[in-house]
Amino acid sequence: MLSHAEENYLKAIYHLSQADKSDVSTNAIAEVLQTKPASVSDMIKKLSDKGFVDYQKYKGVNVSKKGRKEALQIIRKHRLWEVFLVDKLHFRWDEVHDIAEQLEHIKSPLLTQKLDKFLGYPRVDPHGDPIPNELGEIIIGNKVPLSEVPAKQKVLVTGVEDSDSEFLNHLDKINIALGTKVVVIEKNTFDGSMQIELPSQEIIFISKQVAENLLVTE
Amino acid sequence: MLSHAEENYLKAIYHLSQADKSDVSTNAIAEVLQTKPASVSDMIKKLSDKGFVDYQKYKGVNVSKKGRKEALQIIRKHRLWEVFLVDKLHFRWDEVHDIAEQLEHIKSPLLTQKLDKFLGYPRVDPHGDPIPNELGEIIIGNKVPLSEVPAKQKVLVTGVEDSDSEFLNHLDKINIALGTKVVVIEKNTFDGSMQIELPSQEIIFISKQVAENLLVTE
DNA sequence: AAATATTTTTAGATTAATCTAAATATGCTT
DNA sequence: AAGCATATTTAGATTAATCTAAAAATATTT
Repeated sequence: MLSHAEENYLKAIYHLSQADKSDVSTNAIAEVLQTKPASVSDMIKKLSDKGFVDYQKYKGVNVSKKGRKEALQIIRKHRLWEVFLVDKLHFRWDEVHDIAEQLEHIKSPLLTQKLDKFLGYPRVDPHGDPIPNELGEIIIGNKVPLSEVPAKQKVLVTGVEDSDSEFLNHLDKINIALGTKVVVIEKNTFDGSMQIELPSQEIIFISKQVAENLLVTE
Repeated sequence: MLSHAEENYLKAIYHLSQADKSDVSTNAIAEVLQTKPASVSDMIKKLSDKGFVDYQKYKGVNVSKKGRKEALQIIRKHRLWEVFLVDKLHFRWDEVHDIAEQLEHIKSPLLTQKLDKFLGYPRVDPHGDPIPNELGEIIIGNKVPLSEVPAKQKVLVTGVEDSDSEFLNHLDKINIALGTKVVVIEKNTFDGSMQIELPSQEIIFISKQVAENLLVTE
């Protein structure tokens, strides 16, 4: 069984490897965990001995198959608890991270399972990030045009229908990129335009044309 | 801020002092925490230095005013989480202790407050034990005859109306004493008799006469 | 009250997680 | 490719929580 510290390192390594799409450096881990590179070296060695990460001295580290599964369980718990905090206890979505950091370490598979059920098997957390399933799989939902998304829903921008540069420039100008999470605030049926909220909290208007060309997930 | 280990010691000392109504011995603490007396001595010294317990070598230990307040906050969280696990996640009351032992260490006063509200400000946990309030006070509910308690409610036997020995003998025979927690299963309106469940899970019948003479709390 | 038994504390060691400082490896620059 | 800068690892120390074994205090028994 992993200690809290080991779990935190594993999660950090997983997240960094997702972001960089490559092996993770000691300094990067030290940075996100607010600790010293020397401590990171020690811990990596331990996680490597236990088979949770693949590691060669000076060459960086990454999660092993076993480590990824473990990391995704922790992330699953983190995101389920975030849903609980926001949906049931009415925290704001920007208040829940630190509490979920604590709750994610609670060890009881049955608890996780029952919590998932209680919450209605949510597929994304309040930040729009997907919740891995019990097997550690992240099911990426189908891409649909933003224009088909009902009001109040939070979605992740995952593609464009029509990728000509004029459209991409426009997205850039209004601060939307792949990976941006937006919330549909209002749909205007008469002209197909929408109001959406950006991660910056800013609410912007977008035309029917834009809404039909933006593909979003969940 | 107290570590998990310190919190567990403090809680154990509080519980033992409640049970014995006297100073708590090193061995007794070691027993309940499944640890060695030497470790207990070390920890007591630390808690004493921090002002959470009153301690004199070889003379036993007890929680200080500050320590009691802290212990009651931990107990409050433990019991609130037990209510959550049973009422919302549908755990059985005998399954929740180990999970609540983990959850009780989550640090966020706001979380505790919102959880309390979400659960409808329960006054007892699923075992019938009272939940301390935010100030660390245990409000003991009024004593009412068992006959007035609605079905499904779990109550604590805290007194008798009529204390003649024949009645007390009868209670003894049916395994009810002060401090016994019972659940009202069914009330029979036509003769005022009831079915109640004992901590042993056994369900027994009691007459109107018994139900009117048994005082219970919450 | 002296001897014995029990409880408690102390002394010294161990493990996990961290640190600082020093050594070593890698990478970048010219 | 040699030298310099940066990144990483190692060595040795520290703190928290635990342990075993021994010493000291308290309690019990005869």
